[in-house]
Amino acid sequence: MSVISPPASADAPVGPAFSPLYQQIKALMTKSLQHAEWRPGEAIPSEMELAARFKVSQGTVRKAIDELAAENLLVRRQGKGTFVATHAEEHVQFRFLRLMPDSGETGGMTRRLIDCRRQRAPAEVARALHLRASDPVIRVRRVLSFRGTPVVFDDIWLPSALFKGLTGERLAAYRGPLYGLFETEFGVRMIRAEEQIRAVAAQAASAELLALPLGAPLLSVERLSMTYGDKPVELRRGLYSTASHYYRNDLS
Amino acid sequence: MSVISPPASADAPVGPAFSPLYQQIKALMTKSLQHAEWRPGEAIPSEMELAARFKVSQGTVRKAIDELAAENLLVRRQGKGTFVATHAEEHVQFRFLRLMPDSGETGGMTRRLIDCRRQRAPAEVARALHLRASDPVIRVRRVLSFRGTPVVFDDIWLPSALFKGLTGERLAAYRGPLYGLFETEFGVRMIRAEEQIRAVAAQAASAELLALPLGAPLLSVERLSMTYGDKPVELRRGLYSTASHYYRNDLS
DNA sequence: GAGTGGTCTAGACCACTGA
DNA sequence: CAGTGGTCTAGACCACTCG
Repeated sequence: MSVISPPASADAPVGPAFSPLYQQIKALMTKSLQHAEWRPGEAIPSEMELAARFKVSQGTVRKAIDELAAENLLVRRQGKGTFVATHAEEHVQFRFLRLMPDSGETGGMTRRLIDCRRQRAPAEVARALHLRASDPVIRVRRVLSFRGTPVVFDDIWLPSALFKGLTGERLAAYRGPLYGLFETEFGVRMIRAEEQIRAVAAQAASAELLALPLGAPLLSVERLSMTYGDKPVELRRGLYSTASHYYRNDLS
Repeated sequence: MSVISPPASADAPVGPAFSPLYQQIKALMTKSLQHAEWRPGEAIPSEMELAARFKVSQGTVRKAIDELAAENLLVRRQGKGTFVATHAEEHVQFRFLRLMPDSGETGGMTRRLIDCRRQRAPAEVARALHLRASDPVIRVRRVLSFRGTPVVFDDIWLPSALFKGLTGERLAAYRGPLYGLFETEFGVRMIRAEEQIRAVAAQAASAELLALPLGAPLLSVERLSMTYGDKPVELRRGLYSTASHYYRNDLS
């Protein structure tokens, strides 16, 4: 493969208009992921095969895979192959939910579904999810408990168009991380997310669900999750009780 | 250079005992950084020079530099060279202080020093900083304001041994990020940090300093900062008012 | 042992910077 | 223009996994 030349447009000769080969390979591979040619959990072709397919050296394919692995889209396993990352296995609760118990003891998180209903998107939700105002959305509310004491109250908004057939029954029945269900049942894979964190006082509803006094300080975590192409596909507002847990963040 | 063989110890033959060449180069380069052979802001030797020094190919040096750059210890600039990262320049307020105004308008952060005193480390502080209980520490308190309204109340603990001669006057006089001063005046460079975030209610002192009512919800951000070798060198407890700001975090 | 990813080399050429 | 980092190649060999 040779580097694609910049478009021979006559009157717009500007722009960077140079992208290294491995970036082009990376883009092609991203498409294969996006179009589900390679599915979560499966192995992608070996580096040699890909090099042959793209008519490129192994080193160039490697560099493309390196970046995709750094973005958590692929996982390399020496001696076995390169695999499409999946939320279905990774019992790593702490990639997206960064709440840690003070005690350090992990595990023991249980879920309780409050409700799951269809409604029209409020203006703010529509804007965040790039929908038209009052487009149909699914709203899920639930409580996460750690060893019996409620810790998180989640209020989740999903575009109905992407999650057709999602019901409270299916949510209640599913074991494992929510993003695993989205991935296996609806083909929607969460790639990255942005969170905005604030401190707020518990209102009547949240205080009751979290078994806290009115006005107790809570962490408000607003998360916008994106799939391929930075397309927003979930808006979530979590209220975290930090009486015996903390939100952990590593700066580097 | 050849790969260092595992130690020929007779009775302890175990362990992974294999580290690729570029990792060994990386370790050597880290020492050069740590021992200030290469100083913040300066250029390190070119890849070719380093390859010659270490008797290794350019590609191997590159891979070592790649990792150091990914860890924000080095900064590559095509056509110019590779430079030691520095806090003194980077007016990137948002690598460590991840507070964003709702309005999106950046800049305009002003500092007010409350006090700077020497005292003995409380047990909790000593533990976090790997000091002996009641070792001498410097305690700095300050308020950050955005366009006139106070937003952050910081309570900072530093080991006296590392920051000899740090006074309120020098703090008040210094322009630029605190970590820039630590780096240029004391040779202590912050590499990474861990934060524990909680929601708390404003107490008398913090309420007054942040001009908020008693009991107002605040973000409590406890940060432990590390220098080379993951050695903790700063413990900081910040109280953030999130009335018109939010703590931003990217998950990926 | 065959197949995978991981390391290392040597050399060519390209893109960018600054004198 | 010379010097820097950035890309790409072709080939050799190593470490790991699994049948």
